[in-house]
Amino acid sequence: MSSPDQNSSDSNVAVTAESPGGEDARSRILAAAGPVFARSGFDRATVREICGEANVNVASVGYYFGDKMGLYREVIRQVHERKERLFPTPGESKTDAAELLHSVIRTLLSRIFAGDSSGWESQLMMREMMQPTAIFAELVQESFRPLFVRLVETFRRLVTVEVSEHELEQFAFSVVGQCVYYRIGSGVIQILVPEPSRQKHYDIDSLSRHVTGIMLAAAESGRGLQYKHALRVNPSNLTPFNTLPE
Amino acid sequence: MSSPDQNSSDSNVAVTAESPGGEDARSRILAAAGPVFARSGFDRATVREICGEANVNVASVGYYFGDKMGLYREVIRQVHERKERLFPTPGESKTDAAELLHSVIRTLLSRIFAGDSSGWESQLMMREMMQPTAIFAELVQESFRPLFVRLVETFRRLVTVEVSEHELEQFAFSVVGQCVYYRIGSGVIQILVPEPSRQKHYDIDSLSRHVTGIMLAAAESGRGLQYKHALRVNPSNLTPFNTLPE
DNA sequence: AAACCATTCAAACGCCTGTTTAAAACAGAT
DNA sequence: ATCTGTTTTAAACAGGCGTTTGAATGGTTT
Repeated sequence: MSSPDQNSSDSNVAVTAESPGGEDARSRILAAAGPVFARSGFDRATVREICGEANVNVASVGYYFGDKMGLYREVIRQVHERKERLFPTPGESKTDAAELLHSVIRTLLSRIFAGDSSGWESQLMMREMMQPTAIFAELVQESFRPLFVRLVETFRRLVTVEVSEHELEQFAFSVVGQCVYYRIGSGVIQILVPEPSRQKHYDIDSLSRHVTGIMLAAAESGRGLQYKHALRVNPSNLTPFNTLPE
Repeated sequence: MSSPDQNSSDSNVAVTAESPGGEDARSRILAAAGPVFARSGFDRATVREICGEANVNVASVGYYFGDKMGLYREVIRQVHERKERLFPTPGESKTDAAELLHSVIRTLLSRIFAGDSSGWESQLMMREMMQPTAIFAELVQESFRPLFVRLVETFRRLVTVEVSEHELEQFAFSVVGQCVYYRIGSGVIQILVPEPSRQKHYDIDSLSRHVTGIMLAAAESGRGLQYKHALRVNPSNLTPFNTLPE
């Protein structure tokens, strides 16, 4: 018995009709694993539940992916691939910078919210963000950075007064933060704003226009960095977060 | 043997000097549990690790808190209490609405970043946000709502043109989102912006001025909601998030 | 038919978990 | 010293976990 253990799109394996659920065992495991990992997190998820949902024996995950972590890596890889294909990072071809900004924000929100109605795909990404596993750094470089630099470039074109690089980056983070929060904080929002209003005003279209409007106003006014005021600051608490908790 | 099981600030128990670490066993467990829960999450955290760090027997958590979840509830309760005491929600006494906004944002960022240098307290809150346990709803009502309504009220005073209620709420979420992201996404930021710049520009003071500036510009310009443009929208993806993943 | 190989399967292994138990240690009052 | 109630302890319990094993299956090739 030899384990394939690596992904191979086309091999010599005959694709015969499988018992229940169609597809081969490997694909069924992969499909079942995503939602489970997203719902329960890597630790709380059990290979028994995944295999049960995929109608395969528990030993199959060891056979096809080496171990539980191998399966997890493959799930993350596949999600990133699908997101990039469905919502590619907008090129800088657009002449109107404002329109480009809107397009980027819309792409970001789409990546965050689109997919299976349960939203397991971005739920998974958010988890990676908060509790980085070994593949986190790689994920950031390949998935987050391109959209981030596109945001920075867009703000460079938008801003009227002269600003330094770190200010442009903070503008970009302000965009990302707002968008991400509508997923992360969806539980909070559900409690804080009642149903009818939430149903009406919290779709991708409304939100992207809202965020775009805010950032355009900030960029054009040259504010966002110049707010200084006579303020009684809370002493201490000037510590930057140069160290990650873990 | 009767278990106390509930918190009682002053009881008949004599406070004698304890073996190692000072304080009584209950306090030592509580102190050790916070960082462990924050670092590992409720599930991954083990009572054996907590008790080991607190130098108490594993049975003690059952004795003092009923079970692991009882200990967790008490930890959360204590964190919320401490935050509210150290950084109380600003009253609306301030005459200048802009200054009030800055004050609220500063409070929010302080609550998020202050505390133990490891930042375990807000790490715990972020976890609760993403993976709500039974005490989540209670936490939102008592801890998040007051600051949220203060934000909405502030924007109501700030905004120049007439806006509807849901737009004010979205302004508030934009603030919260930006602030929260600097904690949630700190791992991403560490990778995307190199050390010297991060050390200089990502402290509470800089960030609060940055966020305040953006939101002031947006509120005063009346933008944030009026950005409409000839745009090729990505069809579909108009689904609001009326259902939480779990 | 026989040999080969990839795949599936039920069962077991070893480990770690939260929780419970009953006895021991302790402190203070009688 | 004795009793009383609280706290601490080591050990065990029952269950779930990821992973491994070795045999059974089934199709393909020799």
